[in-house]
Amino acid sequence: MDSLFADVALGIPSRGTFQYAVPPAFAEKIKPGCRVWVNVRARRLVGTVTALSPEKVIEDPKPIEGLIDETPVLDAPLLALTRWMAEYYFCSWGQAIEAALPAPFKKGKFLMKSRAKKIANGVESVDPLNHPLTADQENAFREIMEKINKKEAGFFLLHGITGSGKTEIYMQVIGELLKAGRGSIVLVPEISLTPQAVERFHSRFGDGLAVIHSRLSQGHRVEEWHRIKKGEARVVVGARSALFSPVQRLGLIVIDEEHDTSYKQEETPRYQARTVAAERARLERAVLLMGSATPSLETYFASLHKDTRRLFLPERIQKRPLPVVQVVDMRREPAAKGEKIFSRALEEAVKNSLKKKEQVMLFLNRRGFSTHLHCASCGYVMTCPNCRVSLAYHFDKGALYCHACGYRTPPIRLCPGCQKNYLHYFGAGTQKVEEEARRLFPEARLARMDTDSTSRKDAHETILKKFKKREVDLLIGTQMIAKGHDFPNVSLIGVISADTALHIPDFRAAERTFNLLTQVAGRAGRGAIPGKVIVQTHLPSHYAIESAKDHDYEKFYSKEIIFRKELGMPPYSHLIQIVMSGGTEKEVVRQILLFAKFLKERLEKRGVSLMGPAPCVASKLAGRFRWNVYLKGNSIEEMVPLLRESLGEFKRTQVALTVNVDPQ
DNA sequence: AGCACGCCGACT
DNA sequence: GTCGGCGTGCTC
Repeated sequence: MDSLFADVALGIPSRGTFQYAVPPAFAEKIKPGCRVWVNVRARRLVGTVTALSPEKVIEDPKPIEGLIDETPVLDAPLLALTRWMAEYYFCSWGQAIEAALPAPFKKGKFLMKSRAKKIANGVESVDPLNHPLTADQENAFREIMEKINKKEAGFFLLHGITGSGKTEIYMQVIGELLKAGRGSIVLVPEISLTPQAVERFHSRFGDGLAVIHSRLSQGHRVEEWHRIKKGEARVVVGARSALFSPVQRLGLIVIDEEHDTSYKQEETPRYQARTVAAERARLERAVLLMGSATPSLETYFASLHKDTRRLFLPERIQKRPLPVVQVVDMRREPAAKGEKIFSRALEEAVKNSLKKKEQVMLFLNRRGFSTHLHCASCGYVMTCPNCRVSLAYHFDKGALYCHACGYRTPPIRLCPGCQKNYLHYFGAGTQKVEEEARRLFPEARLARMDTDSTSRKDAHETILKKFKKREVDLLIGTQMIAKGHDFPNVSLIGVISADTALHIPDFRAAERTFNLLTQVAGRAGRGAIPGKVIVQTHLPSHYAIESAKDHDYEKFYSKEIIFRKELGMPPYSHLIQIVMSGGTEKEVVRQILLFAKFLKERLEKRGVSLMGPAPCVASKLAGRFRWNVYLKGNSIEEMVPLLRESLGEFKRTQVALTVNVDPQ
């Protein structure tokens, strides 16, 4: 009998596949995409067959110990997609595969039996009601369908403010695809995957819908996976990882709120669902439809200069008015002993709402790394002369650092902007805001929600339910209270300080601030009561704040893109962040300096520039010191092979190294 | 990742 | 003497 060998991808960081011998007993059934048991050193691991060949490439391959699946768990496009991910995101193929399958699959559970496929052709929308579209919706719908009917890959940005009817377009396109026996995937940010949101899809698609959310047990996850694989469910709604659902005859991938940061996975493989979805769409000739009121700079840029088509929904359904945003200049508030938390305008407005028995939400950013120096008189903040990023003060070193390029400077005391005040730290935590609110509004029933105080998800749900039932008048929290829920009795939303978001030490700080304010404003005026938003800031004329106030995305984009261009930052470039961490800072610094020098010599002549080294934003985490260096280049595909080569030659000891492609 | 191998300090 | 500490390297 002819011998057969299998390339097997393993979920270990080591690159490349491993060749094993296929025992004759498995030769008939084994296929690429099937999982197998193999021995690796002294352990037994689950691997995935990526290819079969009659040729032996190593001396003495070990045999495959067991065949787990008789039918592949990954079809050809998903195998190709995970291989692409491994290349792009600098991980092993096996790690990419593990990210694409439900967790129990990597423990060798759940045998895929080859059962007679039930072709579920008759799956159609269960909701026979007519959902008329506005003229703008109709145009967008028609353009998307045109692309879908051509059966080629297509990329769309559906740009429309909250309440402009994006979801209805998604659903009608999905409905059309169902009629043709084709499937769809809808990605939403985890936090927006609320029962109401799911119900909207369920009432439309019934049992043809699979929902994948984080609260789902592993068993249910696998069950949903099988329903999708068998074609019983052709519409999938879920968070980031639902992107890898084994939908057959995939026609559409929707990424709702495409600018949302939760689409980037922060563990290996550190993929961005938007980027991977585009690749899947290419591989399966599907349409990628990204929806947002505040598109990421990358996506909007692509719609202006690349292959993404922008479809615009300029107005709200039923012409509901946009909430009025009032910006309060905190520099004009009378001086307080400590930090001034409530401006006179906000205090007044809260009292007014409470008097009318209407509800109030107060937002504040987590204090986090708010270690910038700030002037309370004129709003001046110390920023990096090279990167425009806020400098962060490191207490232990007595110096300010730029986390991007490593620029270091001693702190200045007297404000260079107004010469009359002193620079100090700013950033009130939720607790302090709560205390002050209790003092100012003693009658109000008040609840606070933040990650520290309410770590359990149930606690969050309970608070939100109480708020919805109007058992709470005033809700204080971070942006986690902003998404997904409708609170029709809320008449006032206060943003305690837009500045904390504006001064996070990150080049996307302005973009984050604009998104946050726009999203928060979108919460107001959802019911019959006209909504009002009050934003407190020391920099009222900053373009991120002005544009959010005017609900003007184009204005924001046109300003922000100039800075990105000047500094050569995304979308004009791609970044790769390299983090080194270790138990002693001296050693980490010594080695990252060596590595940066090594990289510089080899990469700069090949069009890749370096930023740093610099301490990471989280410069000490779990007892380990962390420093990072950034590579900046035209494309990831060009940079990755160069980095791989350099990493292979650079010998490091006592420090761990991680690579983050397209960091967020 | 995780496990074996290897090369330096305090123990019966 | 050698038990075991972690640091380094490799896995078909």
